[in-house]
Amino acid sequence: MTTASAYEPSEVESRLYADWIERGYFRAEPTEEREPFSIVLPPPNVTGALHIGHALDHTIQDALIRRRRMQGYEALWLPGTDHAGIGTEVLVGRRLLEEGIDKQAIGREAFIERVWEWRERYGGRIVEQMKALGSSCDWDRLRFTMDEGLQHAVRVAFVRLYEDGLIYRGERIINWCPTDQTALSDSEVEHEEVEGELVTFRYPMADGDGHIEVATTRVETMLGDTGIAVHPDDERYQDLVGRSVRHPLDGRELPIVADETVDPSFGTGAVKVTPAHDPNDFEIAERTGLEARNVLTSEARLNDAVPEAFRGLDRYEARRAVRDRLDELGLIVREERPYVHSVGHCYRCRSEIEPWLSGEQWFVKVDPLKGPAMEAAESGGLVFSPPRWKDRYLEWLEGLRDWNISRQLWWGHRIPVWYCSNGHEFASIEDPKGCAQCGSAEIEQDPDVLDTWFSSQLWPFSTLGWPEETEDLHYFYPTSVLVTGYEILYLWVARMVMSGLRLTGDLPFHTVVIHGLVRDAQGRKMSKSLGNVIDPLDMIERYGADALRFALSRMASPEQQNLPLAEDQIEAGKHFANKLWNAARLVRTNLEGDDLSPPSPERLTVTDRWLLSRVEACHAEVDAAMETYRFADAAQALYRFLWSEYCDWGLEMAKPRFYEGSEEDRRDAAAVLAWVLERSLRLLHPIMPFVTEEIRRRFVLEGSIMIASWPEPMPAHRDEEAEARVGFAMDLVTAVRRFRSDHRVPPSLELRVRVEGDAAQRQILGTLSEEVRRLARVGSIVTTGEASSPSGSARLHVQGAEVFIPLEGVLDPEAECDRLRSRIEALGEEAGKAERKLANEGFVTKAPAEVVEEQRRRLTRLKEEEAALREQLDELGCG
RNA sequence: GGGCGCGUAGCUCAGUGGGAGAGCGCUCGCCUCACACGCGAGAGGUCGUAGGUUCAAAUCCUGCCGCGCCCACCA
Repeated sequence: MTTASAYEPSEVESRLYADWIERGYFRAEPTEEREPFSIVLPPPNVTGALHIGHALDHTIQDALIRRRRMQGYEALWLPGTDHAGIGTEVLVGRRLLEEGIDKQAIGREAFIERVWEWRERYGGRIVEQMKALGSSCDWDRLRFTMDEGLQHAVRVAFVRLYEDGLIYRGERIINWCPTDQTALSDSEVEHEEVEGELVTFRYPMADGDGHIEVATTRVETMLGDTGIAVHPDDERYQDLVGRSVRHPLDGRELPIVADETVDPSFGTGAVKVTPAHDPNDFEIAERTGLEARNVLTSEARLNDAVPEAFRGLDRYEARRAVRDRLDELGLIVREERPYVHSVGHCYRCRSEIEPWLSGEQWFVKVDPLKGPAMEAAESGGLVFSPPRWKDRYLEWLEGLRDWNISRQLWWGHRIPVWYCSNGHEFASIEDPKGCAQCGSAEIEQDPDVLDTWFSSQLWPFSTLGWPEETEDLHYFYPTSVLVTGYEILYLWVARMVMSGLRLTGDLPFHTVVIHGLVRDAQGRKMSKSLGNVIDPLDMIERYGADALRFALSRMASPEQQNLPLAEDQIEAGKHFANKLWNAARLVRTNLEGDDLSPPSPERLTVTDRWLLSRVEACHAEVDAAMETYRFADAAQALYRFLWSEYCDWGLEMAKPRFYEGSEEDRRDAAAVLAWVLERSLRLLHPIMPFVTEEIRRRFVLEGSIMIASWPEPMPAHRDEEAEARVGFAMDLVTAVRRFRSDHRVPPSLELRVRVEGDAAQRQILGTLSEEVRRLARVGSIVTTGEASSPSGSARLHVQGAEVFIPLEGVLDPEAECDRLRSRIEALGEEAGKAERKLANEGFVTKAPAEVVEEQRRRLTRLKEEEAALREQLDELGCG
């Protein structure tokens, strides 16, 4: 069998993926025969494109799914996409505008139709990209948050919560995005430090007797002030409470009220109260009876409630204008600029959020929901990896306030509430024909749609058929693991727990695996403006999906919040795949037939037993790492074993048997190597599915590696004796290589080596003489138990054995003397450290006996070696 | 303002009380019959800083400096 020496992933990957699909290996169905293991994919935006964050997220999920599938679970990875309300609506709106179409002009229905068209065109793209990565999703179950079944689930969930009194309508201050023209929940607002200003100005008393000073970062909102608040115990203002000030720009009288929440130590201790534009002020107003005066339009421009001079100004223009007017009136006391403070921004478009009184909004009452969700984590029913996220989750739930779920958008699940002409309000799962209370046919549905996260929170069960009691739901729910980045822990994960517990009575998943965010090599966020975006598809094209998956896995350690990815790491993944490919070619050409069973125990050589023992050690590491989601450790263990042990030593030590041994030796050697390689491939398959499959098929094995079983541990293969014996030979080889490299001895010049060692050492060198000669490039190797000091030789120490290399014809003895002298110096330093330790009375009396003993042995060893080298220095005549 | 995490080799990180590690990068030598997407060898660190606990500290404790993140209605 001849094959190219370089592995070319592109052809292999598409061919194998198509084959897997055709064979139906990704499909999962409820069955009595196997235990379920299920993961729902966090649905990416339907119109989005796969980015590197998805690639990490999906690699982790696929690795978990593939391993469980091999372990005999009925493994379901359920894929889907999200309609992403605001994001999609804004995107499509912008595209239409480019075509000269105004969203408002074409109206709601036509617009929604356009969005569906958009989805038809681009909705499949991200799915195709996921396939390129090798994701083993059950594509027959692909769902969309706006498909029919999920629309139904959303309505059932809404109506149930509504009827239980957990959803209500109220006029409260909400987070308004003036750009996207919609309300947002608290979680969709991101606070950022901004350089603003703090302006302190005077409100004159209404009766003309004195004034009161207040400070604000948003001086334009003073047009909406309806009062001044001070702390009730603040002595400075005792006699002012109950009196009023005069608004300098519109002449209104504003009462001075007392409220506990005012901090007397901040600023002047007096606060201007703007109930319509500040959540805190809104609450003060509710307690003290101040009116709310809305002065902003939905675009955040001043409205008609303000004096004519200011009408129509946007908030930033208004800030200047109001400030200048106050200045003209001589009312400004002090200005601090820049004044750094925190301002909320829209998580979609980054605009500054306007706390705004926008009329009636829908809310979910969270108090009855958060208790059980907290309890689940506290009792250990819901587990986080890494565990520290549990505290973050609990803290967040603790402080959670009612969730605003109405959005002033068109694209999304429309709120299933109707109002009739007689003033009745009712919720309904099906579209009603008339009012549920009076039968009136004049009904109108609430115009708003639901927050996207309202449907996402149902995802783990709505995708399995809920509210129907389906077989899928019964079998696969609760799901096993949820994998996601920390950025949506609150936005999504916590809400799934709350709604899952409330609506299904069960946790939506048992374990939450939180991974970090992929950054560039410098640890910066990847962004188009920085030009540091690594496009996964580009990487897959250039290096292969396996290479990308390997690079991502190798940095996916649970504790890491930032995962810096550089392109050369992906390149390293490609090299790894190529290395495996070539190792397999070597083994394959020496393998007789397709028999992968290793030779009977009595035919195993010591190197065979060494290799069997090493793969077992690697296996244990991989299992331990995968069970605890330490993918980096699993990938690292496999990389190290396969490259640094299997290839560098295992294959190299097999070469004498391949090229110089008997036919039987050759076959035996290849059989063990093939057996170990095949076993390793199965361990690596969850991380690098394609190359492992392709190589395994080259061994002409029946069936796909995808459905091969996960290796069972074989503790009997652990063999400390073989590891120790081969370890000595390896150390000897390394010592000779180092000698050669230190002295620039050309590879073509063969060395002669004489080893004085104990019986076991002589024995293993006898057994592995061909291997050692080949690896160390040594012409002859003599072993003896007798101590001697051959003249004109270099002297190396390997595990207590003395190794002599005659220098004649190899190099000038003076060069070797230099090497000896520097080595002696290093030994002396180390010995000195050990001596000082042992001379320390505290150490000898207080440290554990074995630690002291270890130190003594070490010192003896160092002294012996040093003495031997000094002897050698004399012997070479340069002492 | 509150909380969390991190400062170890040029870079990214592992190591959590007793001899400083890995990968990549770098240097040197090799086209050695699987692989130059390779083989072999090597250099490089006062483990952020100042104290403390201990016979012993990269490792435990405290302060400080620097970086990152999360939460928060202080005008």
